[in-house]
Amino acid sequence: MADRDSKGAVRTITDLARLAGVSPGTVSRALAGKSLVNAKTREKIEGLAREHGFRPNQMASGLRRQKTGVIGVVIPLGHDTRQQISDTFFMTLLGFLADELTSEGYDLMLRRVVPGTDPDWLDRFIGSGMIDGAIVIGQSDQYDRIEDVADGYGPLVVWGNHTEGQRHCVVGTDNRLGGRMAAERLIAAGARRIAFLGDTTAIEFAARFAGAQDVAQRMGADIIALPTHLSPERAGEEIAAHLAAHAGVIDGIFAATDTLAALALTTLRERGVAVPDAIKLVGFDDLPIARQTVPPLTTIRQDIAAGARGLVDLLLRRLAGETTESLILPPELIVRETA
Amino acid sequence: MADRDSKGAVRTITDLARLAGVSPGTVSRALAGKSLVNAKTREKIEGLAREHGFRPNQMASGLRRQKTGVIGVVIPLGHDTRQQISDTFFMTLLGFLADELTSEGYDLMLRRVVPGTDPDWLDRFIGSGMIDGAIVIGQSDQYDRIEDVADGYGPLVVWGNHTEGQRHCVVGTDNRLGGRMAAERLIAAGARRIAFLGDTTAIEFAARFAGAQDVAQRMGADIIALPTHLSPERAGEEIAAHLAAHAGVIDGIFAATDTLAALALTTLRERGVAVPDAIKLVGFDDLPIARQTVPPLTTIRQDIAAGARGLVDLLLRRLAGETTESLILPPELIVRETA
DNA sequence: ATTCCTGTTGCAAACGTTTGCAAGAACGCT
DNA sequence: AGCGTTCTTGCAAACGTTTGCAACAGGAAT
Repeated sequence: MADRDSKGAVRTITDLARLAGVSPGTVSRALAGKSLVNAKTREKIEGLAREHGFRPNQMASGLRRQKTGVIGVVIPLGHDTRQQISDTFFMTLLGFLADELTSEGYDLMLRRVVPGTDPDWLDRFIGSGMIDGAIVIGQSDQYDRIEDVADGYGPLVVWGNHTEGQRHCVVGTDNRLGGRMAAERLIAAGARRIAFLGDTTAIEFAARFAGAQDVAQRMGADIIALPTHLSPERAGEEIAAHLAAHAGVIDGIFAATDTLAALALTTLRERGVAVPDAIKLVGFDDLPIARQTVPPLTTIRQDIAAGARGLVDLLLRRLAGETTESLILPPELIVRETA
Repeated sequence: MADRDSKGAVRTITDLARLAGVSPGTVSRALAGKSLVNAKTREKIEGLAREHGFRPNQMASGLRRQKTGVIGVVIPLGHDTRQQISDTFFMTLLGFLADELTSEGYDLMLRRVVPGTDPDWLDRFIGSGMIDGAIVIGQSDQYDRIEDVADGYGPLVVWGNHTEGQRHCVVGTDNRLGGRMAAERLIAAGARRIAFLGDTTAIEFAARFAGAQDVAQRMGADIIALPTHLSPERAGEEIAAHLAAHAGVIDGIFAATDTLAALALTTLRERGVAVPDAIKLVGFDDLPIARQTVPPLTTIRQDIAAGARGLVDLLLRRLAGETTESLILPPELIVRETA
């Protein structure tokens, strides 16, 4: 139907106007569904448009209207360059974001940046003129830079951790509370010497650790942080080394992520350590994998779908000129069999 | 540094030109690194640009140059509307694609479409003028439509299955061969009555099943297809039902996906069926989860990173005007402990 | 001094839409 | 017939870049 072959391909609104015997302006109005165009002309134009498979050029439209209908989504790869972008959690969030944005009529432009090599990443993206607003997935170690930019640019929402008095609008789980819940569970299950697996230079993880510390201190338990990268390749070895080094002394593990928890679980099995009998284990996220490990993971659930909805909702409101508060989602303890 | 505050914000190339005391054209040439501009003028312009945090508007540039620097990535959600976009395999592929495209200087525009409700999805995306080329992730049940479009549009590459005489350029694993390898392994391990778990209306899965059939027939084993959706929620029940219905008669399972295999594994455990003693199991993909199940999955590996590289490489060549052949990647049998 | 380069610059016309403004048409009213 | 409405439409100026063409300057060669 869309005649790619016939002599005069209809590429522009002007072509279509000539065909319909009207002016480009009228075609534009007809296609945009404005009320100021006669019903019959509109029908004719729409018919021709359909017949020739015509689609208005979004670049031109964007330029003229000074809005693009595109939302930028950035994943800053702060510490763990290689991993993050295929991290299950972020990817799932991205999937939900795509759904939400699509159903609001926006397109999604995905950009992966390495802040180390490009300190200007956020300004560059925002200033490109290609996007109406931006969502940053994960603060990584770029908290300060985001703060800087947020002052001068409205339509920006960030997934991550909320800190007292911060200026950028964030959506995220209450990580500190989540950390508390994890530690409480571990201690209730009998653990007294707890290890935290994760990279505490990432602000979200630091908050989870801090929460666990709160509780440990209050309940008279020990807790130490064992720095662990996120990417399975590196994490595997690191966890093995940690567990070997602390064999026998640890009786509880709080993993910053279900992925790490699952890794710890297999490592423990290899070492012949019984979970939860010898060591209790709690993860974080409640990814699908949490249900599939043996035994299934006790974990702290983040509501990813709600997070995506919140991000998009807040961004749209900011796009409309509102000023919005951050949105902190409650974590939820999911008790399965590892603690 | 980027003076958002000072009276005259520098938003356009014309602003910058006025500041530098030259014409907009010269600024454009300077910033584009063309050779026809005097070294001193260039320096001055670049300095001012940096100082004011100026970035040329990509919409305008795109409109004028008739190219956008953006590659569209579409995921058609054919059968299993809800799932696919958070499917681990696709998401991982997407991650690698983002990496590859970024390092080639392209941006990535992600679009999720439901072909059922929008039969025009591919034309619409391509015709939008927003993208220089498109990558389709997964043929889903849209094979014919893709074929139609591919005739008239060059810069299009698809991830999926290759069929004899097809007209669109595809990158993908040799699914049929993968299916053969899986069946061979199952039969070598002693299985004779094999069940295939997956949705054979999806062309990739159909090919995997066909490969397995080839081998089963040749080696005198039985194989039946048990239709199973991809999304864990639905698949869980379906698998449970399948296994209950065929209890005792099946001694081998070929799962179309590691996710399904993992699900089958937990279901089998719940039913008290020993793997691999009573039932052999082979998955497909070699996702991270394959390593983490108990026992770890024997599976057919797809090289996702190579796939992404291939997709981008071919697309770039087509963008440059070459005509390219499809790229079929070899699957690899990874023997672990389930078969 | 004239001519012919070469290297830099400015001018202005695109790219394909959208939209304020004004003009025209059609109609009803007095 | 004249006037005022209400709908439709066309005109042309934007939006911010890029780029072919022409112009100009400063030398070098004659």
